[in-house]
Amino acid sequence: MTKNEIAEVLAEIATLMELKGENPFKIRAYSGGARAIEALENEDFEKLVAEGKIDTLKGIGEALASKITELHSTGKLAFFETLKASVEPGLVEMLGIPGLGPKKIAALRRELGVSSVAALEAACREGRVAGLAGFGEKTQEKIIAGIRNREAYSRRHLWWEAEGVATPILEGLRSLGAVKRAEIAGSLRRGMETVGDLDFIVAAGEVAPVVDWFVSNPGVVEVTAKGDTKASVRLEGGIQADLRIVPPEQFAFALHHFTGSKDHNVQMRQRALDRGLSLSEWGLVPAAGEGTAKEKAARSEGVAAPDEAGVFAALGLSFVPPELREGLGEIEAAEKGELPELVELGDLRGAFHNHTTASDGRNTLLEMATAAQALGWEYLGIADHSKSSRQANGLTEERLLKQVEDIAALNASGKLRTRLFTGTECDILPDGALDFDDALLARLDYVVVSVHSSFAQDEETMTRRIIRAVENPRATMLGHLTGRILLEREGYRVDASKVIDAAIANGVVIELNASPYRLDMDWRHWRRAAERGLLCSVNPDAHTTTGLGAVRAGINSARKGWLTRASVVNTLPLGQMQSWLSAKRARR
DNA sequence: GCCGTTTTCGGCCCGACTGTTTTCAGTCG
Repeated sequence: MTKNEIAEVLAEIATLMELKGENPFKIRAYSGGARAIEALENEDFEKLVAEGKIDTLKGIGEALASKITELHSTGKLAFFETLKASVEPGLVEMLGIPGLGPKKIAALRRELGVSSVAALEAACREGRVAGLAGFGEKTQEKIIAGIRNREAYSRRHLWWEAEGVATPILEGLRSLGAVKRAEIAGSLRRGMETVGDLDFIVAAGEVAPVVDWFVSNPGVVEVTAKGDTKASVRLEGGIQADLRIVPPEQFAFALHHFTGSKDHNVQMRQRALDRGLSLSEWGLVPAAGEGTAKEKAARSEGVAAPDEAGVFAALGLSFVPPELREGLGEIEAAEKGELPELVELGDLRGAFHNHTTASDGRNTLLEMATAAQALGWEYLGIADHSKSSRQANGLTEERLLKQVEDIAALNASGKLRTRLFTGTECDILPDGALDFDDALLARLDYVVVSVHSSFAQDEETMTRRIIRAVENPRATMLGHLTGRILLEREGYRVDASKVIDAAIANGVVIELNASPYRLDMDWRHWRRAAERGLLCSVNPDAHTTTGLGAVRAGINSARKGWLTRASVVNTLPLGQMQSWLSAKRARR
């Protein structure tokens, strides 16, 4: 069994144990173990297991180590099979209904014999749920609504779309007289590729007018909570938005807390406790003494922090950018002052992998070039599809040669300050050969190689296929490593770590496809890959002029992958970029 | 089940909101 499959089993064990009412800390140990191995690179995991050292990993002890080893070598785990057989699958499904947790589900099973979502819905409609101890009319109604809305509401949302919804709300909040500061927190602020809900943090003197504005916003379809410090609403499209209001002196703590991630917060709190302090959204206060953190903060017993940098500083840390707050070593790095200087949007000098009307783009060569110039880019690479991608109107040899001439003419015309590079997004054929011959590819400034067909190949075949393309001397960079479409389709099966090795060995760049629907190669691979010498190109895969702006999403992922300017080739100024491309061409 | 420059036992992050209660359990993030 692979690393990720094993992690899924551990996570499922945690869920099943939750439903059985096991010790919560034991449950946490399993889900923590799942996260611990998920965060490992494949080959590191394999190495640790092979050497019998998986228990040296923080969060993995004797018991988990033996279970992981058993799963890895046999693909089975008796403990898991027994556990799974003892819990009805319908109960697991019921966990997805808002307001239902393990205790309530256990009561429903025990008192009403309900063991599926369908049976639960029927019991609600017959009014049997409202009569149970600890349940009531409202709970019953909430369960019915939850079942009805499960599909639409459980869905995550693309970062890009969530940000589009959040920005006007944030601006609206900031325009209110009572609001002193307002920020968006949560996974959106961390730049995650998908976002579950929106978290707004507001510092305000007066609460009521802010809450009232928030819940009566035009996009609100349902108010799910409304209290003295928070409100929750459902917006059109199913996205949930939470508003938290805090006094100005607690703003930095609340912003940090609700930015997360959960893992990051747990580690920060532990670090605070090690120093005799307690960290929460209310402040950083002495762990000992009378009263709650809120009361201590109100008595000004805690540390004052005007901004998040102050929160980190109080714990002996340099400021950790939100994108890095995933509990993946950022706190240790911040302690040693070894956080990377992350690449920024403004560092980009241009981009490769862009389409025009020649293949499946919506804008012409000149329109794309003009748009790049408006962005202040020094260069723009054109990479239309190759002939095998008929569905995308891929270019034949003749049409590509014509485009090369057009680009040369446009560069020579003096109309543009932005330099155009000639390229192609050349299909990697099912056997790993490229879609154009050597002589043609040699005439281009660069070549992006991508998979667009035979997605169903098994992992070994696909990996061999992509590596063969990467080893082709004509390849400059590899397009979208897995071909995934976020929230729609899984990527094709490929061993990322082997492809990364091949790319490094052959001096081939891997793109970070910045399309908000792709963000591929995934940020989780980048840190280690870059440390080993892999270069990245943040490419918008633009099919329209506005599509060039997708690099903003790509930069989020690059930052989450700990990338610095030095690892991203398209931060090079034009002159150096030209030299770099020429040197690559000379070698191929 | 994990973990340990006070520890191999006794802890394990913290608080708000809702709905059901009449002081709090369960859920959520």
